[in-house]
Amino acid sequence: MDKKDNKVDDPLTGWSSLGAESDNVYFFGTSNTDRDDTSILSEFGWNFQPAGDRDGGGGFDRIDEDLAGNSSTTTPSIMESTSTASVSATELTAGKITDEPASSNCSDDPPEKSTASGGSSASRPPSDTASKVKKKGQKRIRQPRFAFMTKSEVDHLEDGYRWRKYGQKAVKNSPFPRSYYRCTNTKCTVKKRVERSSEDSSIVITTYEGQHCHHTVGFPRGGLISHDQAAFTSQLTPLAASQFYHPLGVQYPQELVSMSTAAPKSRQILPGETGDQARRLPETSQPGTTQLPTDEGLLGDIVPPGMRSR
DNA sequence: CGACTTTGACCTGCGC
DNA sequence: GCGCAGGTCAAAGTCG
Repeated sequence: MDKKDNKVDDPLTGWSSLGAESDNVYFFGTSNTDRDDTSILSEFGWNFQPAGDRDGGGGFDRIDEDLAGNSSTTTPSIMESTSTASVSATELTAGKITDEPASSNCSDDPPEKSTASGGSSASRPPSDTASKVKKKGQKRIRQPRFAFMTKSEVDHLEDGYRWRKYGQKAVKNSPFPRSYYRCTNTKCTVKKRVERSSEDSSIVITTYEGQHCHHTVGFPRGGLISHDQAAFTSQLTPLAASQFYHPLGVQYPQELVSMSTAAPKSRQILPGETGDQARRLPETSQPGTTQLPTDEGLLGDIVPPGMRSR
């Protein structure tokens, strides 16, 4: 179906398409010279500042170099993957972030409860139906979203937060299903989608919607974070930093392929796939498995600024 | 028993 | 209006 493949940028959702046919792909550049990266990241409450803006040097470039050097054996593959993945165009546009305030999602009245598009109304209380009618005509308000691609063998990556899977759907034109997760914090409405690239199964596309209004839960399994550590990582380039965590508080030691304020919108359905049944594909879900084959001892103490406490 | 995953069903949005 | 695809719900099942 090409209905949404050509969708470029939803003015309401701020959602850009990463469809293979779309050139309007807004990924964070992997170059630390791309100043717009910081603009976008700052929109999510993340501050990547050039070395010169920070006291002490340390800097942006140097850290980047160091990290690049540490992962020199894998970095080249990252770039190759970037070019071969669906992200052929890596234009960076700060303005592609949704207009919705990137404020806390914490609320006693989570938006998705009243504006949820899905669900079987037949099995819902009348009040829910009533609210749905009330909401009719209103566009669904989307939370700020942030997508990035990571090279990883595991689908669900450890990010310090606890997630509850609430759905899974087969993705059009992709052999891999898309999983939907919601933060287990009752007042946190952050969601994330996890799927694998149909073009490169080693690439995991993770999309976050909203921002956490709470701290990580025992991340990294009880670890604390110091301001120095946060400051350190906050100086990393998007690429380098992403090897630890992403702007919304996600830790990703895996190789980051690219980051974006958008995520795949739709894809071609596979031959023989129709309806909900076809959209569901068997997946090797890993219940409760969010562990990463990485050195958590090193990465574990890093938490994004503003999300640390404990 | 609580937390979490699985999965069928259903709703909404969008393009035609 | 129709059909498709994305997204979500919630009952049932699983696990520790």
